[in-house]
Order: sequence, then C-alpha cells, then structure tokens
Amino acid sequence: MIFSKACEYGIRATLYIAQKSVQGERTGLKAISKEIGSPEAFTAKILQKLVRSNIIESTKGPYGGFQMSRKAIEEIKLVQIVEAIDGGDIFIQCGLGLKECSETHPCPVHDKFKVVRNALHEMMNSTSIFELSTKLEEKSAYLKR
Amino acid sequence: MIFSKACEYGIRATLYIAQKSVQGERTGLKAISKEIGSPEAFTAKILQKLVRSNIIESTKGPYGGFQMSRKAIEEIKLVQIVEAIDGGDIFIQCGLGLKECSETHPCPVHDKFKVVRNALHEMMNSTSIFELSTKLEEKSAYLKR
DNA sequence: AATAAAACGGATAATATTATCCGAATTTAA
DNA sequence: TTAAATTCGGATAATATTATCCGTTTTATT
Repeated sequence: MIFSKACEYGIRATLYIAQKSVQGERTGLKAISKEIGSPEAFTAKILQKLVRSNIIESTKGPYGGFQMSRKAIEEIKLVQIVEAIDGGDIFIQCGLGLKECSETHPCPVHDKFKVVRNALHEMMNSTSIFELSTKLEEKSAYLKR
Repeated sequence: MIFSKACEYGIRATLYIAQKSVQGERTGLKAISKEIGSPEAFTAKILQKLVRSNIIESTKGPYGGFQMSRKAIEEIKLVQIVEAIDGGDIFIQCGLGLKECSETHPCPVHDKFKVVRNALHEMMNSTSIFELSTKLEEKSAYLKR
C-alpha cells in the first residue's frame, strides 16, 4: 500500500466529517467508523492525531463529536493529512530506500521515480477536502466497501 | 515507503547481480549484502524468492552464487521484481484502501490517484534491469548509502 | 448535584514485517 | 573421499503496525 492503513482511515474519516460539517452537522466516532468501515478504537487514535494537527476539531460531552470549519474544509489539502499521519517522507524518499539518494548521488531509478513521486505530491497538494467531500455529497463517490 | 524493505533490497540486489553478470562474474550473498548495505540473512530469503520467480539464477557450492542470463537482464522489467516480492496490488489498489473501488463505485480520489498509479506502473513496466545496471557500470548511479 | 454521552490517554494485545540462527543439501577442489 | 564454500529451508526473535480495552475528563441535560 502507498499509504498506511491509519492514513487511509484518516483521509476517509476526514472526508466524512467534512461532508457532515458542510451539512451543518457534527458527527461522532461511532457514526464515522460505521460509515467508513473502520475499527472504532483504532479510528479514535487517528482522529486524536488529526485534532492535534488542527485538521479537524473535536467537542466533548453529549452532542459532542468531530467537525471541520468551513475554512479548513476549503483550505486543507490531502497532502496535509498524509503528513500528519504517515509523515512527509513518502514525497521525498528514495524508491530503493537509500538514505542519501540525491541528484549528486542518485540510485538507478532516481530520475524516473522522482517524476512519479512529484506527480503524487502535486496531485495531493492541489486537492482540497472540499473538492472531495463534494463528490460524496453528489453521491458520485463513496467511502466504504 | 512505496515498496516494502524486502522489495527495495530485492531490486538493489538484482541490479548488483546484473551488473556483475554483465561483467561475466557470479556474485555471492556476502558480497551482495555488503555492496547494497542490507542484512545478510534477510537478503538470503529475498534472493531465494527471486530465484523461484526466475528473475535470478543460483549455483550452490564453492564458486557458487547468483547470476542472471543476458536474456533476463535485457528482458526483465522492474515491475516483475515488485510483483515477485510485494505482489502486484500496488498497481491496482485503491488509494484509500477500499476493496471495491472502481469506475462504477469510486472512492473520492479514484480518478486522480489512478493517473499517478498508472504512471508508476508504466514507468516500472518500461524500465529494464539492463538499463539500470548500465548506470551502475558507468558510475552514474549507486546502490548504497 | 447527579447522570449520561462523548472525546481523551495510557496500557496492552494481535498481527505483519523485518531480521537472525542453524542445520541440511549441493558442489568444487584438494 | 574428505573438507570447505556456498545456497536452501525451517524455526525463532525483534520490531512496527494495527487493533482493543478501560478508566479519566469534559460537558450537556435533568
């Protein structure tokens, strides 16, 4: 897998929370993990990390749950979720795992791999949560199965 | 990491073996793991897998070791090493981990992710071992550090 | 003030990946 | 034919990732 399971769940959870927030609703752990098909307790850990990274917001107590501000929904990009959970290494790391792979000391796939890695970074850095949650709202995309 | 550590070692080992084979030499586990900077015993397991996948050949006994045929060096592509070690899932799988992500039931990043995933597949499917081992021979690329 | 619903945080467990160890089988050479 | 060098294969260990459990804290409602 390109991203860790934690990261996959994190992105799916964020998109669901965003969709609900756009609808003016707050949503809780139970609903989230049910809707995205993820284990509840594990998802809770990931949501905590997203809160600490200021990607989502949480409210404790009855009628509490998770939400996103309109600003966050519009401005936060996919890349930020990946960086918050998996770290940004994926977008920099050598394809063959070399520590010091660079222009001056490249691995054999450096040039070709860089193109793909940059394409991934560019794609994720230009895709907002809003853009993706809109697809959910239109039911032209899904978060489960 | 995009690929597992096993896969990274596997690609690096294959390229080193190819380089040596082009030079008309056979090389052994010790030299390989030293030259690519990988743990010996773990590398042995990976080499065995590559032998069973007909990517490299092995010879037992003194003066034994691993080698590649000229044909294999020219015809085998990077993608085959990845498939032998990590399986081909990376090139098919949904970016958000959905089991049934497809054109008719897409995840929100399906279209955009597919482009990048296909670029990776295309790149690896069109890059031969020969092309990469040549860079090693020219010392314009490295397998360690 | 008491109760209940929710997120939070720490500890632990289960599983997958990475790594090591060691004896067996094979082959070459003395 | 014995010894040594090598790959092979099975068992085990170490580490990272994924997952669960349970008590604590916060907050809204009664």
